[in-house]
Amino acid sequence: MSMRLQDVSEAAPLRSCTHEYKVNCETCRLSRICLPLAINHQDLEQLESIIQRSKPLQRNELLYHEGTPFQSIYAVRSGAVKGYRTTSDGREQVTGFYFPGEILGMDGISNNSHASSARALETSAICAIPFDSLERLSASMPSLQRHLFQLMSREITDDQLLITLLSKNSADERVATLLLSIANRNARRNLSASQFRLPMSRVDIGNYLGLTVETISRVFSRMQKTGMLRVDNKEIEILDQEALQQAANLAA
Amino acid sequence: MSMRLQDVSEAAPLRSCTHEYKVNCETCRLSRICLPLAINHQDLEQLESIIQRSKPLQRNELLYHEGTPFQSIYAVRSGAVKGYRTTSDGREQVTGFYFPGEILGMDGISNNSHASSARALETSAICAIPFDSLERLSASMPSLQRHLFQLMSREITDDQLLITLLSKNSADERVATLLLSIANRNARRNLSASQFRLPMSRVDIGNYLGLTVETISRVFSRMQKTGMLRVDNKEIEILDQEALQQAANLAA
DNA sequence: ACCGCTTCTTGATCTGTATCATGGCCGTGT
DNA sequence: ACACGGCCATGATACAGATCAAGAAGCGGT
Repeated sequence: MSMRLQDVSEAAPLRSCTHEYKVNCETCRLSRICLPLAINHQDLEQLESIIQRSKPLQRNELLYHEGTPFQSIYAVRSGAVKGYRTTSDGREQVTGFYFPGEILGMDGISNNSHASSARALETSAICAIPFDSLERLSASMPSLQRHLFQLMSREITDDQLLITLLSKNSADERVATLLLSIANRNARRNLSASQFRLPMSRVDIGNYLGLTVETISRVFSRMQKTGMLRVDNKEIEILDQEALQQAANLAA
Repeated sequence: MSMRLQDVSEAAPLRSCTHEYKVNCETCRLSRICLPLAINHQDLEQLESIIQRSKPLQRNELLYHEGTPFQSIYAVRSGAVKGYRTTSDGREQVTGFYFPGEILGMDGISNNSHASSARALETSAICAIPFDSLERLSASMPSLQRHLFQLMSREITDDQLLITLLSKNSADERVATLLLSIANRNARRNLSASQFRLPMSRVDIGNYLGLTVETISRVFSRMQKTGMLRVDNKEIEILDQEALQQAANLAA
C-alpha cells in the first residue's frame, strides 16, 4: 500500500475534520482557480452552503456515468479524474483529464443526463455542486452567472484545441502538447512545471490523443533519446522546455 | 448569377421590411429551434428588443474574427456559416458548420474575445444577440438562463462527438457521420433529409473531418459506386439511408 | 459565348502510425 | 518471497490516408 498523502493534502485541510460535509471554500487553496468569485464573504458563504463533499474516490472509482441523471457538476479538490465517453461499438474515448481546481460534468446540462463518464485516476477528493442550486444562486449573483458561462465557454475552446490537435498534428506534437498542458496546469497550482508524475496510463494518453499505446511509448523513448525529456515510467522530467515547446509548436 | 432565393426565404419574412432592424422572433419559423423559450409573449418581446439584425452576409464574408472583442452571439437565420480557428502555423481548422436556427460564437465568452472565426459559406442572414444584454435578461428569466446553459452544454457534447469521430473513425465513417448530421438538421427544419445541397467545399469538409480533399472525393466516389449515395458536385442524394447509417455506425 | 480560376476527381506512390508479436517490468495480493 | 496480471517498450510488417501529379468540370466575369 503506497502512501500518496500529498494528493489529499493539496487542498487545504478542513479545520474540523469530524464532519465530512463541512466545506470551506474560503480557505481552500484552489478557490482562486476553481470558482474565483469577487471575494465577497456573503456570496462565498452562500456558495459553500450548497457544495457537498463526500468521501474521496479511490483509484478507478466512477464519479458519474453517461446516461445517468445529471444533478451536479464537480470540482476536483485533489487527485485526478478522466472524462470519457463510450462509443457505440463499446470502445472508450477519453475526452479530458481533470486536475485539482478544475471543474467537470457540464456536458450533462443539455439533456439532464450525463453525456460522458468520469473516473478517478487515483485517490481523489471531489466537491459536488448541485446544479439546480447553482442555477438559482447564479440568477441572483451576476458574477457567479458570468463565471459559469465563462467556465463552459472555456470547456468549448479547450475542446476546439483538442479537435485541432487530433486533426492536424503528428504523434510527437500531440504528446508534446499534452505534456506542456499538464506542466502549465501544475504551474497554476504552484507545483513544479518541469517534474511531475503522470496520473494516467499510457493507454489513457493514447486514447485521449487518438494514438495507440505503442506510439506513446515510442514518442516518449524518442524524446528521451533527444534529451528533451527524462521518462521513468510515469515520472516525467522536462529537461529542455524550449525543445518541447518547439516540438509542440505546430499546434495552435 | 444563380438565384438562391430559398435560402433567404427560409426564415419568415418580416412583416414590414422597410426597417431592417425590426426583428420578429414570434413569427420566425426557426424560433422553435433557436431559442425556444416557454412561449411567453412578454419574455419574447424582451428578447426581441435586444436582438439585432443587419444586412445579410455575402459568401465568404466574415462574421467575426478570432482575437477581436466578444460582444454578441449569433443565430443563423438563413444560409450557412463555418466556424474555424487558425493554427499557429497559419493553417485553418474548421470546428463546425452552422445552419439556420443554430447559434454560434459562445466560445468568445471565456476571454471576452472570440476564440474562433466565422465566415459565411453562402449568402446568410444572421441575428446578433448582444451578450451583456442577454446576460442581464437571463438573470431575471430563469428559462432563458437555463436555455443558455443548455446551449453551451450542447456545444460541448457536440465537440466531444467530433473529438471521438476524429480519434476513432475511418474516413468513410467520418464522411457518413457528417452527411447524416446534415440530414438530421435538415429534417429538424422540415427540409428533405435525403436530398440537399452542401453549402461548403470539399476542402472545408476535409478540413473539418481531419482528412484531405482527395480523400473526401474518393469517399464520395466510393459511396456513389456502392449505390448508397448520388453525388452531383455539391448536390447530395442519400439513396440508401440504411447503408449510410451502417457506414457511420461505428461512430458514437 | 469564351476565358481563366478555382474546385473537384482520379491515379501512382510514399509514409506515419496501426497492428502484430514478444519480452521485460512493476505493483499487488497471497 | 513469489507468482500472477496489467502495464510498458521495442521490433517487424501492413495499411489507410497523405502527398504528388495531372486533367476535367464548374463558375464568375467580360
